[in-house]
Amino acid sequence: MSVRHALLALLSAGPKYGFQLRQEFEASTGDVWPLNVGQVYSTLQRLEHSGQIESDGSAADSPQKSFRITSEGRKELDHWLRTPPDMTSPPRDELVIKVLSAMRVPEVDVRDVIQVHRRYLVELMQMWTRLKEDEAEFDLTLALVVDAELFRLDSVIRWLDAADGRLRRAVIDPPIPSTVPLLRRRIVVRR
Amino acid sequence: MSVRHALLALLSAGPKYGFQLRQEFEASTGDVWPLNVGQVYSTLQRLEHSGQIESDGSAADSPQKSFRITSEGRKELDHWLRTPPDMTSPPRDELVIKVLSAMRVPEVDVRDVIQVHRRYLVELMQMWTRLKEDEAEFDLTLALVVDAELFRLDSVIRWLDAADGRLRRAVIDPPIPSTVPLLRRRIVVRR
DNA sequence: CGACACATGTAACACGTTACATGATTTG
DNA sequence: CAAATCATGTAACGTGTTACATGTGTCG
Repeated sequence: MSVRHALLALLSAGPKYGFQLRQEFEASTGDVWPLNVGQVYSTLQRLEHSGQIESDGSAADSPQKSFRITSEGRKELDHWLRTPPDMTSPPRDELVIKVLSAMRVPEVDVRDVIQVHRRYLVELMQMWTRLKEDEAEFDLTLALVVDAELFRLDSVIRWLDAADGRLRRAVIDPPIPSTVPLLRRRIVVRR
Repeated sequence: MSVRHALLALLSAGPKYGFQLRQEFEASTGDVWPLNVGQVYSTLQRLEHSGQIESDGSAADSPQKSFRITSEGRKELDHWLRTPPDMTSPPRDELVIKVLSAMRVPEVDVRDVIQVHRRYLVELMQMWTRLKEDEAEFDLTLALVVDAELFRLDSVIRWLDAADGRLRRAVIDPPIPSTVPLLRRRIVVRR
């Protein structure tokens, strides 16, 4: 969903064409997030189909086919920017699932899994830190993107440490029987 | 990719059938992440097709169709658990894209966007904290999942604050011209 | 009987990825 | 001229979502 709206945002500054949108998207995210051109074109199709952009017919002879944002599109963009998405049921986190899965597979040691991933994450943090020092000095956009990644990686590492602690403390946790009693109590986060 | 492997992990403890896998998946993630049954069946199809599980033919008359993990499947599971995924180009973060987009849309105030989302995130953190106090006391699995979410939300809030600070400091940042010079320097994180 | 939980599946759609095909224009 | 860049698209595949169709079993 983010590419779709990011393209709308770029188009809100004036008509653009596909190739240009890809370039500006990448530039506007500090060249950290590559964007496949193909996806730009298919996303533009979907945006046109839903009436949020329209083809800028003026360029009949030019090689570029540019699009203009509609008032529908502006409305949608404004709503996206001002409204937090529903996050009451958080996205499934691959690493969390991995650790929880590892807990239930006797052949592997969960704490090993945690440590392998922790080492990799620390390495990544060092790389991003280096990049920040080298290149994000005067590039606000890049600085923001790198900040986000550093904060994120840090939180993952801190979670791994907390998980390791919990697992260390719960040395003799009763192995969960596979035929678990199925009285479902669904956890729902209430506002 | 995580559902696929989580199912493999569940099957590594013995043959299971679709409905049961859904139940155990949800139970094994503290009932925080609901899993659509339909996805279980299609994922099982794909797993069977790639030879990582096989149908447990014994149940010809029973209403359940159970599957058994193959040695191929065990190999894949083991690899997944022990190998960190490539994260040198991080996943596109919707909120980061939103803030970067808002910076370029004159009709909206980026700092407003930041504050609206910040408030929502704080509210979410309170909900998860409440849940943790109420229910995660003796449920290790739930505690791990809630921890992960709390660390994550905290890092996002801290990023928003950092971003707000950067934007406050960069009061007179030259507005990026849409016809930006296209000397592409692609940022690649090197190990 | 009727509602609900159990159980399996399919279809349609959105988004993302990689790869391929096809040309025009620019530049060494 | 050849290679790179610009420019537009399509196809195939993987994953995820929601919704629909179909049937059995159980229990009040």
